[in-house]
Formats: sequence, structure tokens, C-alpha cells
Amino acid sequence: MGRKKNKDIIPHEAIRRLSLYLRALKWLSRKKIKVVSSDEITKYLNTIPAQFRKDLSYFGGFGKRGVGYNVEALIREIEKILGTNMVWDIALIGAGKLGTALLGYAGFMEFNLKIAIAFDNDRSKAGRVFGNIRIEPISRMKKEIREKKIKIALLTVPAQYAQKISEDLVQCGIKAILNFAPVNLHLANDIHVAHVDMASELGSLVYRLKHKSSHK
Amino acid sequence: MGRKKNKDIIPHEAIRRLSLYLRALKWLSRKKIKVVSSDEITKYLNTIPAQFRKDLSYFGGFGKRGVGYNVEALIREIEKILGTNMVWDIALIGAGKLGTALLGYAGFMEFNLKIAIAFDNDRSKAGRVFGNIRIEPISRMKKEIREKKIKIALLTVPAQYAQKISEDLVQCGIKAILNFAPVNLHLANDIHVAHVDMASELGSLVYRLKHKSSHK
DNA sequence: CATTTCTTGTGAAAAAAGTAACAAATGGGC
DNA sequence: GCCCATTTGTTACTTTTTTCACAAGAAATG
Ligand SMILES: NC(=O)c1ccc[n+]([C@@H]2O[C@H](COP(=O)([O-])OP(=O)(O)OC[C@H]3O[C@@H](n4cnc5c(N)ncnc54)[C@H](O)[C@@H]3O)[C@@H](O)[C@H]2O)c1
Ligand SMILES: NC(=O)c1ccc[n+]([C@@H]2O[C@H](COP(=O)([O-])OP(=O)(O)OC[C@H]3O[C@@H](n4cnc5c(N)ncnc54)[C@H](O)[C@@H]3O)[C@@H](O)[C@H]2O)c1
Repeated sequence: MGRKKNKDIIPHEAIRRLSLYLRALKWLSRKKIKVVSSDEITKYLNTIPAQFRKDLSYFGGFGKRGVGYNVEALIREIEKILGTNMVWDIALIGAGKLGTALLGYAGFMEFNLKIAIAFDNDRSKAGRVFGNIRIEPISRMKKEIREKKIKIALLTVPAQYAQKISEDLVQCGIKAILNFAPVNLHLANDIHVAHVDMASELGSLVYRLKHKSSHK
Repeated sequence: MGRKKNKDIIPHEAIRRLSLYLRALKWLSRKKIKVVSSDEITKYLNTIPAQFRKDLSYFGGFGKRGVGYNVEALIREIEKILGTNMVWDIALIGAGKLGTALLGYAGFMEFNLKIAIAFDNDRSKAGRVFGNIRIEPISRMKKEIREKKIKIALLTVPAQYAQKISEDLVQCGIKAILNFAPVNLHLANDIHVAHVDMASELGSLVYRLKHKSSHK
């Protein structure tokens, strides 16, 4: 029951939604709820029951007909699918305003992601501590990331340095980058890049606002 | 030349891409480039020429065949489409680690968006200044937002307060919210909500990393 | 154990988004 | 003014994603 099936290609958006399902499930778990139906859980999510079920069905059958989904079991299954059933160490580059805010953010642990090390090229910042992380001088970046075998980086440096630093990161073994700088990174295409772009997000909001179409 | 046409429905993603086009065009403008073809500009973007042209074609014909697009003129056109051809005042609620980082962020002005006022319920924060903005006590929020006719808010309060505060915001006239708290807001559906969710973004990155599929 | 009530998992249909291809402009050279 | 090299705008096509609808499985009831 519940073997992985690869006959269908998995929608990119379905993966992103898995994270949201996981968060909702953990919330239900904290509320001591043992079982949930696709109908109930999607009340808290921005989607419909059919999509929840379909998304899960790409990976197997995790529910019980007539009953619903076991919350704890589904949490474990989704963590296994996402790969967040183990702790991943992350590096942060650029301990400025945004970078230090992220260093103090507990929310990454929700997905078993832990900022393990942070770098900045401002010598006066080296040695300072934010949220248990001591800032290291940028000169040690390549060595440390390579040694610690870190694969994921948060990039919070000014836009003009982002491309160069991301190339350095790739050189020392980084495979995935969450980029906060407002530039497109051009990297080998086995490097996974996601872009958090608040300003352009606001841009679309203004459009929707102006055109008064109802949201979603 | 270039009349708006509404016969087609406009893909949601096309709007988001407009913001990216705008940013690229402004960069070209700073480099004193006067004219650009869809081929050239998409070298800097994560897309192909056909999509650039198609996206623009939803709103009109802004280029010149055999030549390309006038950079300055296209900037003005896109700003007009997005509605960022005028300054929009924004309110920020929750001047904590992330909120104060945003207060010091210059990147919103790229889209003519200006954080005009900020609120926090921690009395000890009221009066402190970040990036030219003085933090106001939360008790003045409704009055000030209503008086200043602010329509857009950045929500950076802890997750458990986000729903309640967003309802207050709607009450005093806010129409669009950029939500940073890891919860889904349930609001009337003429209220536009966008969600910046770094943790879940990282979740999908881990999946892609584990499954080694080439990015994009 | 037959019946009823739920709720999943999944093909099939529908909708949406993205890509390709090309006719129609444009401008420059000669 | 005519040809040639460009590059747009748009229609037609392809792929991807979402939604629907329902058969099949599971428990509860009497
Ligand atoms: N502040 C925000 O809220 C915000 C919001 C969205 C996006 N961003 C983006 O995030 C990035 C950082 O923004 P910020 O506001 O934190 O800026 P910041 O200037 O406060 O921080 C940048 C940090 O990067 C460091 N740095 C500069 N060059 C470096 C290098 N070569 N190697 C290592 N470290 C280097 C600086 O010393 C500084 O500490 C920018 O690209 C910005 O556009 C910021
Ligand atoms: N820090 C980050 O980098 C980060 C990253 C992603 C998401 N977030 C999310 O952003 C939100 C804020 O995170 P943070 O790290 O800045 O937390 P924080 O605790 O540093 O800041 C929260 C601020 O909100 C204020 N606040 C609390 N209740 C309030 C209320 N009812 N009205 C007005 N203000 C109120 C607090 O006084 C505090 O200043 C959280 O929901 C968090 O999950 C933060």
C-alpha cells in the first residue's frame, strides 16, 4: 500500500504545496488531532480537497477511505518525500539587516533546516553573534562550507555581489541557493535556485489592487 | 498604436513577470541602453523571447518590428500597467527582527512603494526610528491607516496574531497584504493577499536537491 | 452480513500556461 | 525605391496543471 509511482510527472507547484500541507499537519498535531480528511485540512489551506489528494497521490496512497489521513503518519511521509526527515545544515552569506533577521528566525527548524554558519566580508562583523550563530569572515567561506559539506545557502548580500558569490558557493559544493538579492543568478543548471523577491511580489499586489479582481 | 486588448485572460504569472521585466529594464536604463530586443533582455531573465513578447501583448504592442523596445518608453508603459507610476504608501505592522530589516530596505522604491508608517505593540519600541520611519504604538494603527488612506500593508507579526491583525487592517481600509507570517490568512476575497514563505521555499529546494532534477 | 455513510485515489475532462512558427512591419544599404 | 536582415505581435499548437466525478475501500449500525 502506497508505493511510489513515477508514471506521472510531478507538478512543480505540488512540491511547494507539500510544504504547506506539512505545516498544516504539524499544527493539527500540536492540537492533538489524530486524523484529518482532505475536506477538513483544506479549510486551513488555500486549496480544494481534490488537489490535496491528487498531490499526495503522486507519491502514494497515504489515507484510508471512509476515514481520512493519520496526521502523525502523514507528517512522516511528507517529510520523507521532501527530504526534511533529517536535519540539513545551511550557510548564510551576508549578515546585514536581512541576514541577521534570518539568523534569528526559528521557523526554518519547522522543516529541519538549521543555519549552521554565517559569513560576512565586513571585518567588524566577524565574531558577532546572532541567534547562536557567530559571523565568520568571508575568507573562510570556501574552506568551511567544503569541510562541513553544506549543500544549501541563503544569499543575503547586496545585488551587485550576488552573482560572484553564488559562483564561489557552487565551487565549494553548494547545490541549492535561496536568493534574496534582486538579481537573476546565472549558474549551471544542476544548481537549484529559488528567489525570494518581496519587491516584485508587492508589484503584482499593486496590479491586483488597481484592477480589483477578487483574490484567488 | 498599442491599444489594450482584453479578449484573452491574463495569466497570473505574467503579472509577476512584468515586475521582473521592469527591474531588468531599469537596469538597462541605468546602463544608458536605449533600445532592447526581446532576445537581448531575456538573456538577463529566466525566460524566453516568446514569453516576453506574449506577456506584453496582453496589454498592447509596445515594440517596433525590426528594432525592439524603447527602454524608457517600455518602463513607463509597464509602470502604468502595474500601477506603480505613482508612489504608494505602505504600512508595516510588527517592527521585530524582520520588520526592522524591511524598514531599512531601499528596494521597494524600485516599484514606487514607500513604507510610510510602522506599528508595534511593544511599548518600548514606540518612538524608535529605523530607516527614517518612527515606530508608532499599535493603538494608533486603525486611526492612522484610515486617515492616511493606506491600502497596502506588510505584515510581520508573530504567526498567532496575524489573522486577528489582518482583520483589523481590513476594517480600516487595507486592500492588499504582503504576509510574512507562516499562516494562511482568511479574509474577504476582495482583499488581495500574497505570502512570502521562506521556510516552505526552502522545503521545495531540499526536495529538488534530493531528487537532483536539473533546475527549471 | 447487508446496508448506509464516508472519504479516498484516480482516470478523464477542462482550463491554463507556455512554446513555436510565421506573416507583417521596420529600417538600412545600395 | 527595392531588397535584405531584423524583430515584433499573434495565431496555432503543445504541455502542464487543475478540477471533476465516481468506483472502490473502510467503518459503523442494526
Ligand atoms: N533588508 C531587507 O529587508 C531586504 C528585503 C528584500 C531583499 N533584500 C536584499 O537582501 C540583500 C541584503 O540586504 P540588506 O538590507 O540586509 O543589506 P545590508 O547592506 O544590510 O547587508 C548586506 C551584508 O552583506 C555584506 N556583504 C557585502 N558584500 C559582501 C561580500 N562580497 N561577501 C560577504 N558579505 C558581503 C555586508 O557587509 C552586509 O553585512 C540585498 O540584496 C537586498 O536587496 C533585503
Ligand atoms: N525573522 C525572520 O527572518 C523571519 C523570516 C520569515 C518569516 N518571519 C515571520 O515574520 C514574523 C515576524 O518575525 P520576527 O522574527 O521579526 O519576530 P519578532 O518577534 O522579532 O518580531 C515580531 C514583532 O511583532 C510585534 N508584535 C507582536 N504582537 C503584535 C501585535 N499584536 N501587534 C503589533 N505588533 C505585534 C512584536 O512586538 C515584535 O516587535 C513572524 O510571523 C515570523 O514567522 C520572520
